Amino acid sequence: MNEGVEWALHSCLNLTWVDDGQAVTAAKLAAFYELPAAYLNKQLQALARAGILTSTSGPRGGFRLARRPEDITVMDVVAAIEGPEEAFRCEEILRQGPGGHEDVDYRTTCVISQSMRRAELAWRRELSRQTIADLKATVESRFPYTPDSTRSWFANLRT
Amino acid sequence: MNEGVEWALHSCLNLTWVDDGQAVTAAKLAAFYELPAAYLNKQLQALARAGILTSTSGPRGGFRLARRPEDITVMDVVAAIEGPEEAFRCEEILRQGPGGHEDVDYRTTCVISQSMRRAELAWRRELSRQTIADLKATVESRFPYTPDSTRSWFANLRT
DNA sequence: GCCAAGATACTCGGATAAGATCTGTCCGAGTGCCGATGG
DNA sequence: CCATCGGCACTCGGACAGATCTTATCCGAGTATCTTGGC
Repeated sequence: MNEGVEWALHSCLNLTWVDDGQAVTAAKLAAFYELPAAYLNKQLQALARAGILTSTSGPRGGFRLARRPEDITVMDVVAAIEGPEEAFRCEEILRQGPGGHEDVDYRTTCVISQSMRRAELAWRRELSRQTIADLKATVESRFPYTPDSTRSWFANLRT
Repeated sequence: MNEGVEWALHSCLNLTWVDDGQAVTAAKLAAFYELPAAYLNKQLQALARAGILTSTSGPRGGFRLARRPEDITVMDVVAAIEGPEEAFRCEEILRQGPGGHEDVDYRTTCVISQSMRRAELAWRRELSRQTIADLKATVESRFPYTPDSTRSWFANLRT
């Protein structure tokens, strides 16, 4: 799984703590965790394409959340970075085997494909259950100072 | 996810249908689905290292199941091919952030890491629930002729 | 003092390399089988 | 006829390339801001 998933999730969470309507540049989001700025920018572009963030060019530009945190699931972010296709992609090798038919959809009939798909659905369901707002609430209950310290860090950025 | 996972699962299933004590060569298992023999061999080696198969060199050699199908879970096969480490590997970028501590294990405290881990556990649990014997039973109930036709295919291999 | 036009600095966005992993291939080491050979 | 020994064909196992994806970097297009000049 892409490293960018972790970066994207943390960046989305950080974006929930900046002042509303305030865009944050990829450079600032990257500096927060000392990440390569240009590469993080690439990941944020993917989030923008997926409709999770909105991007603004020019001075005072940057990224901000496109929807409310309650409406962004962890699955949305993962899918935006990793792509929509499943991790296990059934190549339907049964078709090449003896007795394989050309017109059968082995993605649905093959027992192995079904088993893998069932597991992946459980994974997706678990990721869809949690929203960015849930993560935010959990962090705030455990570390109450985080919102203020994060906001102020992005407000007066050092270096 | 590796293509080899699909190959390995199908091969394990096929091995449940050959006569007991009969070793099957990688070449035969590959020919069944028209797969590249040498590469499938590589995957089967991984299964052997994981203790799922036993391998025998020389004439009349090949691979056979090391344990009963009831004792081989789908997760075992996936882990043997993909490796034991998790798909989402938390790099603990919180440590690089402001307020990050050197001696904190963010793999367990970070909310994002927890969320991803929970989803992955659901995936693993689902894969561990199913054994090769379960797959075998399902196939046999849906396609009763499969065991015989598969066994005979491996017995008198054409081409 | 106010407005407008131009220059400017800033930011995203995509095009472009470097590295790592997956996919595929090849040949050598080891092993059991088969036949020849001698008793 | 039987046992033994040597050659041999077969199979796995790991070493060796090619392809694809991930990671990282750089520069150009567009834009809001600021400056400067004119009225």
